[in-house]
Amino acid sequence: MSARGWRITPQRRSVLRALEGEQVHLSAEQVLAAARRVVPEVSLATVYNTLNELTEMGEISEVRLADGTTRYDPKVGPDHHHLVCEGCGLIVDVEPLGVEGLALPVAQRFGMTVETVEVVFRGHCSNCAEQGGPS
Amino acid sequence: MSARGWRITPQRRSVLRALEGEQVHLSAEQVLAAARRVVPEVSLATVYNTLNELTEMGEISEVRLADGTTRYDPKVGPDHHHLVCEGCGLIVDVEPLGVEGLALPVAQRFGMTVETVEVVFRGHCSNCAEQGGPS
DNA sequence: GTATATGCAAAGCATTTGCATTAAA
DNA sequence: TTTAATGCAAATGCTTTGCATATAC
Repeated sequence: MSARGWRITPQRRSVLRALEGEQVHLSAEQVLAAARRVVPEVSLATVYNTLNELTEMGEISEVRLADGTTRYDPKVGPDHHHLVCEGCGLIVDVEPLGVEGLALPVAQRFGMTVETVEVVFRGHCSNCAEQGGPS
Repeated sequence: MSARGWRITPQRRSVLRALEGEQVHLSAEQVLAAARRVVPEVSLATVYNTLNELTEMGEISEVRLADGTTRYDPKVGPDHHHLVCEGCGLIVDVEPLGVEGLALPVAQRFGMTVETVEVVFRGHCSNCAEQGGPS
């Protein structure tokens, strides 16, 4: 990350800090809010730019929600898994059991290579479960 | 689907036909193109409206891609799984082995309910694997 | 000192919506 | 005939970009 040519600026540091150690994954707006608590003059454009750069550098990963928005995940390993609230879009990292047992038979691969596996559990958080219920 | 109050129009029929039996999942533009082969005057707005209605009716489901666009899947069961090409966004339905063995320990649920499980395999189709390679 | 990052505002896209018109039932 | 669906074009919301200024190295 501290590769030659990548300047470390207060803005970028604040974006990095906003993600660091987050179990819950943030939206760009949430990252902006968190970053501004430390560096008030950060702009949304810089947040997006930085987030994209970090993604390309492999430091974080993007998760698209059903509503078309994006969450940013301070990920590490290549295969990691999520629990998503259908109500509010909350995302948390989880480690399910039985992932090693997953396999995709060659006959099901349509000539494609398979590089990663991801498991997504969907449900509702305690907040969203109470209200709406099964809409 | 032929529920009272839902009018069957040529436009809607053409959208339905565009999805039917597709192993590969289409984008809204692709659905529009396919629908227009049958009913040339279909509009993009109607395609989107119909696609959303079908989704609400549970006839199809939406899949969001990493580039923020959506694909429409003439799905059936609640838990179904995908193989996605990172290069071109191609999506196909698959039936992996070992899905029944997946479990999310209560300690990992953060108080959330778990309603569905989805497995996503990512890789590259033969087309995208040749060129670019590991970019 | 120089190349790169920033912030702003404008531009881009995919998707949605308002409304007058058309058509299914 | 009546109510709902259509198409158009304008609006929306998230994300990206162009450019002049500021700044890390």
